[in-house]
Amino acid sequence: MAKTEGNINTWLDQIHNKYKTAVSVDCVIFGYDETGLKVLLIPCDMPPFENKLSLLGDIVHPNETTDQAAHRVLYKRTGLDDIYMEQVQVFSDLNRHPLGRVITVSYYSLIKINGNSFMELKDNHSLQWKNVSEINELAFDHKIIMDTCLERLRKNLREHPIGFKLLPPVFTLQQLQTLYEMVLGVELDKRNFRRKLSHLQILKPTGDSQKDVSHRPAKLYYFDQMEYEERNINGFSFGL
Amino acid sequence: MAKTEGNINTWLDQIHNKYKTAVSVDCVIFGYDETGLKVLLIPCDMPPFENKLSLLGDIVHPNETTDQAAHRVLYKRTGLDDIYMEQVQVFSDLNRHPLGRVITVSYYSLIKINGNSFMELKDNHSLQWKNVSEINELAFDHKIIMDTCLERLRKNLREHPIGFKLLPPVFTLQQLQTLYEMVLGVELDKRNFRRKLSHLQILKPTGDSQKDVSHRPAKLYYFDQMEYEERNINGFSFGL
DNA sequence: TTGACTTAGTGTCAATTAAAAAATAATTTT
DNA sequence: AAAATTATTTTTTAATTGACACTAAGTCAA
Repeated sequence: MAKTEGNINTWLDQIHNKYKTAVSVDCVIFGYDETGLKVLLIPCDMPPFENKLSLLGDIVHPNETTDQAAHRVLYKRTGLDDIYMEQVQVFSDLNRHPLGRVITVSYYSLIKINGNSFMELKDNHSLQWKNVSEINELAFDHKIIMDTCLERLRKNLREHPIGFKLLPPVFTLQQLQTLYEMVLGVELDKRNFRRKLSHLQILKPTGDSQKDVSHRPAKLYYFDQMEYEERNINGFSFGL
Repeated sequence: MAKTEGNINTWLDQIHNKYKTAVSVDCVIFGYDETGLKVLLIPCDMPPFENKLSLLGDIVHPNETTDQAAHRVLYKRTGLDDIYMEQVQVFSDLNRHPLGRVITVSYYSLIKINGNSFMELKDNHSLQWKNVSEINELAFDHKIIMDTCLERLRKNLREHPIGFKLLPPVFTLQQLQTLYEMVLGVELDKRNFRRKLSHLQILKPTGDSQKDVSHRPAKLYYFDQMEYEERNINGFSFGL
């Protein structure tokens, strides 16, 4: 890919020698269950953060984009691909990494905790889900990265139909509302929430209902991605 | 800043040698006048882009963050600091740079074309403002970078009071409306535009009016940043 | 099987906000 | 002083949002 004339390679070598910089990705992997929003973390083994947890990340390889690196990290740890992922922000403070200059690109992704068996399948004994509200500190600047990604997630949740990516393929309206309330930290009016959703026309009933609940079962819905894209909706708002 | 134990430096050296990657910043510097939205460009002297224009950018130095690098680039070229700037996105395609692996962090910034004499002050004979609508191709992947930044600018223009940063400190309501119409590519109703703005209460009249116009002079306003922040408005919307 | 319990699901009205549209006032030029 | 140009204000109407309470459906246990 690079021109291989001597003086040009020299220029690039000069850059590399003079501006020694490593580039990494860090993934804020959000999951959700009825107890709240969670992030997938791993114990850090690098001094001085031996007792801290850290986000999942890695150095960006020479033959991949940062997006590919982020997907690689996610796949290696969870066995999941085809996952929603969004680049958020670069963090490049000079002292953010104890070993030297490491510039990191942060991503967040949304995965369904229930219905995925990756916790068993992969070499993941050290991975753990931690409730967002219980995370007070992390290794490196990962707490700041997580908070930044959480803010971005909240903003996107208000404007785009991504909440479904944290739920099973089929869900009840109550589950969806609870997700919004938990992630955004607000209370929503049940009737207004349903009116807004039915007006958007992006949810389709499956025809089935909940089973094995000791009360009136709720109808099940799924998100119709195709119809959403056809109708060319440029985002929406859940109005706080 | 880095721990200086031998084996640790070895690790970092390995990274540097194995994953040789340069990091740069590219700035999409937006300016505005009555003919439309413009971007500040410079001729590219690197093969195979000798006849193309490119964005302003540079390698990130070892002793600065990417934000600082972007501000440095802007200051060096225009003599301006204290400029609104926003990080947008990382571009890391493998073939984006002909000399090898260069990952770039893109920024956009908003400056006032009129009332700044930087074009005279600095070594800027080769810099040129180019109308956004007339830019069909640029060196490297800079066209894609510009388009991405333009989309981000438009989104922010709808949600935050940043339009003023493209206008002189004092301006008429008509000027402001025209700016919105030109940047967003929409027509706005004059009466509704004014009502919306007056309801936001972020513009203050200077008491003065236009001079040297051959018709009724319009009143001049300025944006009251202090009051905006005090009133703690979390963005607004110009509703398309 | 009936009654108590639990969660699902539904509609109206008031208030606010957004949209559309027309007339008047200020200033310069002729 | 009359005409032309542009600035500014107000009213009416439609759409959206927010507040609010009861009935329906199904389970479980007596």
